[in-house]
Amino acid sequence: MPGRRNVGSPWWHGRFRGGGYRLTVPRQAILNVLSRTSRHLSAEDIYLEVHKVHPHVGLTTVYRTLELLAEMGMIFKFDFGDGRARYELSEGPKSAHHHHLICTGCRRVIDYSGFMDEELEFLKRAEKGLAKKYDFEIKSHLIQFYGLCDKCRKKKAA
Amino acid sequence: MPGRRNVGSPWWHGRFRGGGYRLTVPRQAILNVLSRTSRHLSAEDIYLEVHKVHPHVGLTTVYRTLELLAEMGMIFKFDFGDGRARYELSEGPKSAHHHHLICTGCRRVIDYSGFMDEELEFLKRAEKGLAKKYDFEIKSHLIQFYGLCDKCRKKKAA
DNA sequence: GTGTCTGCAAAGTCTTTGCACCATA
DNA sequence: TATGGTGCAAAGACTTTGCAGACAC
Repeated sequence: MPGRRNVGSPWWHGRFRGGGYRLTVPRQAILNVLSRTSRHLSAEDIYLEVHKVHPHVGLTTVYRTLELLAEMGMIFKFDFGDGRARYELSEGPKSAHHHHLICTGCRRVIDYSGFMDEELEFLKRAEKGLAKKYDFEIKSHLIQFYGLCDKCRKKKAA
Repeated sequence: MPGRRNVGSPWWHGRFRGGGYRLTVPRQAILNVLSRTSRHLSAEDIYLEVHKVHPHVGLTTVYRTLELLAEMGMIFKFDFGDGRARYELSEGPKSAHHHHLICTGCRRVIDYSGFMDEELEFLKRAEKGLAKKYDFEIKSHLIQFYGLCDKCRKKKAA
């Protein structure tokens, strides 16, 4: 039944037990917020959203949880150059593998997920080669493109 | 005469005049530091280095200059996840096109420049497709790999 | 019950801004 | 000399830490 989640027992429950971590109310709330959006939320964005339902949850807990989730590999942390970190769930229905296209003029961020065949081919070779050459175990990668969107290009030309 | 720079008139002199900028002592000093290293320097690293020769140059000027240089496209600004930005000259003899391999265990950063043929092919297609699909003018890209180096992998296993 | 987790407040770090003076072109 | 650049100090913004009380398992 695609599009419908098992509300009583989200897919992430098991992840915590395994690592000796506890699945608390704030952690569930934060994961819920992340799993329901496709935007690029900052820690404060998440805090404000969680705060609507759980006013007692503090910003500190949000930061601590995000750090934990990133360490567990459940979320990715991004830097789009505006001085605050952004977070995205690394898996789940809203999180199909994608990358970011960032406008250096207005800081708009576009998600894209095309060209994945070529990318996969390139990454597979690169990761294999890097692992061997530097004795590294590659866990993930980051690809971002920077440029000017149509509006900023026109603004600049004017 | 490779390896030897024209000290009296570095390659970047002309870049400033064109933009209406002035080539001042602090700016030259900062570019000199960047052009002589292959390390990933933070603003403070650069400040300390410049300070050895020009003790009157302040950290503020370093930040302002780095911002300008990044805007001019002469340097790249990186985030390796340790809370401070790192800077690298985008061109010049020490700056052959490369990417970074980051150990999430010890934060060590390795430069690599292999697999460039596959990469170029992938990037060419991606940039062309993205430009068309989103009406973006792609200026640059960022590729980073994350993983565990041999030492951190052994440490973790122990 | 025990070890983890949380909230609050305070501190820490990197980076930016205001302003008067200085220097390049 | 006119405009852009600089240094210092202070402020700003995001993130982390200390600690006592609370909670999941």
